[in-house]
Amino acid sequence: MSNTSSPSTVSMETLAALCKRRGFIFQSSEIYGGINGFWDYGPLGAELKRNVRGLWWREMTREREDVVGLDATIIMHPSIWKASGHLDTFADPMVDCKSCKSRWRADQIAEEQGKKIEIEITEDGKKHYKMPAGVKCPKCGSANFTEVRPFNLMFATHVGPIESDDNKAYLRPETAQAIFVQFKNVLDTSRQKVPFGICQIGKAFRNEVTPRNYTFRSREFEQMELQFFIRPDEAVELICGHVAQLTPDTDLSEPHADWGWEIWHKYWVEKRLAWYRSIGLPKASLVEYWQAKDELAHYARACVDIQFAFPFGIQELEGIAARSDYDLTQHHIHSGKSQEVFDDELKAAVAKLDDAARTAFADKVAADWQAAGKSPEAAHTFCAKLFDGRYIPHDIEPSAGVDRLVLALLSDAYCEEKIADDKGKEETRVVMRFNPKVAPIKLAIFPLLKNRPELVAKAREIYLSLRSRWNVFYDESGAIGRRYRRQDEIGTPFGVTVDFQTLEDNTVTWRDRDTMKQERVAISELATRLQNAETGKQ
RNA sequence: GCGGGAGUAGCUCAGUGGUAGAGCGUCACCUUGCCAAGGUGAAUGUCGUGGGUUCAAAUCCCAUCUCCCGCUCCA
Repeated sequence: MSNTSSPSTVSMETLAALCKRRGFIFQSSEIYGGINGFWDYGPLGAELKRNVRGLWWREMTREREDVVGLDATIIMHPSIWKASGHLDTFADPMVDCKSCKSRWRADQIAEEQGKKIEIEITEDGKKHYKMPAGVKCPKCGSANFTEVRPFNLMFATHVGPIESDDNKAYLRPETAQAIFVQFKNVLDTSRQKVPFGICQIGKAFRNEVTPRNYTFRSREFEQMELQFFIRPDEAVELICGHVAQLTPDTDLSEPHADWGWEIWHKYWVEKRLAWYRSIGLPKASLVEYWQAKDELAHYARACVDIQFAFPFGIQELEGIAARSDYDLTQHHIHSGKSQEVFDDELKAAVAKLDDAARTAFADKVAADWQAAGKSPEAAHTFCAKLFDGRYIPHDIEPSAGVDRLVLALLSDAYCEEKIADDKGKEETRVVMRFNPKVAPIKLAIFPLLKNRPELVAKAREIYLSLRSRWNVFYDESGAIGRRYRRQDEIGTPFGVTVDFQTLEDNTVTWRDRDTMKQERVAISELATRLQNAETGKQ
């Protein structure tokens, strides 16, 4: 991963200090010395994070007819992790070179040197790895390794009162599998049909070797993800007679029936990028990174990382993977429960073909599959199912880290300005330039002076009239300028001040966080202004 | 987990064996007619934690936890 420095000037230390000082983020269990890789969100952080989740949920399901939500458990049947491959691939055997102190994946360096790592399974089912003789450290050439130790990234626990291997369970290392294993239930109950998606927001856990970069890599984190299920390209071809080709001119604004996985994937990449921009992340700080073929997971056809220029480097916010039918197929096989769907349109399209056309189609698919290194027999089985109107859907997965996005919003928002006061003395103004949509507090309401009961009463009245709809904040302590600055530092986009003129004509001064400009606004107009700020109209 | 650096008030830090400090912030009261004004007062630390050396430890020694940088991994 690149270490390109971000255009942002804020250091992680400065940002973390502000987050703690103002109550965005605290270290978990701090009074007991903290616990590595776990973070708590304070009052403002909790609001910020809720806003992010809310905006995502609204965009991904409420405002779409083809996506529904799910809220699944963190602990699930352990067989799920066997089927998904996490039990095997999440336990990396690691060694350290005692000579040069470098660390390696034992299986990888053994394989590179033409050897195979020895695995011994003990009676209690535990795996013991042994480095074969003759393997040398790729860095210094020494063969002086520590013992091979497995690092399983899944947190394990036991279900029920007795701890034994029979009731071992895991905290989910990703939310995706929960969606796959409920795919059929959702399909049967939601009156959706392919193509459609299931989205979920929830916690996931990884026992990371080294949590790092503030909240960026945590052991407990939250994901927002969509699994969008589509027809296999072969089914699209049978129904539409062709599969649309992705070109630079392809209109991605509305889905079309002739889209194959490639256009659907591109569609979601564009959708997600547009969403990040809509919540205030500038286009320039977002990077669309297309993984090279050799970086892809074995089941993935394509994967795009949406990256953000963090102060510590350009790092991933979201991955959008075309996962083929891999996951549902795994569960189809391991659970013994069919994950196939029946597609009326497909069945109707196939009914119009004669036997010769079907044979020709199946032969073409077999040839394509063979060219891609898959067996032609499997292709014929697949086509026989297709002709019956059945297939296992393919999947496009846009999967984002909530905590990472919150960190991106915080680091993007942070801004220090040099401004001169009326005496010409220069001072620094710290401003969190959150987009109003995500800002923890939308509006601060101040009486100009707190020792004038009539001003206080009016300001309280405005506060009480708005707070059921927006997170607004009332503050009467300190000089007015000081109160403005306090709000700047927590990113409140607007402030209104009740002064003596308010008592005469029901107007207040409306102060903009970014420009510091003030204008006279009727109290009756405040709700409209807040609503416009939230919908992006200004 | 390994190597390097660091932990003192909410924050930034001073304090190198002899009674725990500063600035900012926070809170209260006064003051204040629009951008961190001023005044008075207050709260907040068993100096990361545990042990040891010493008449005496924030300071020296050991262990441990946490944070930062690198290896590894990823949403």
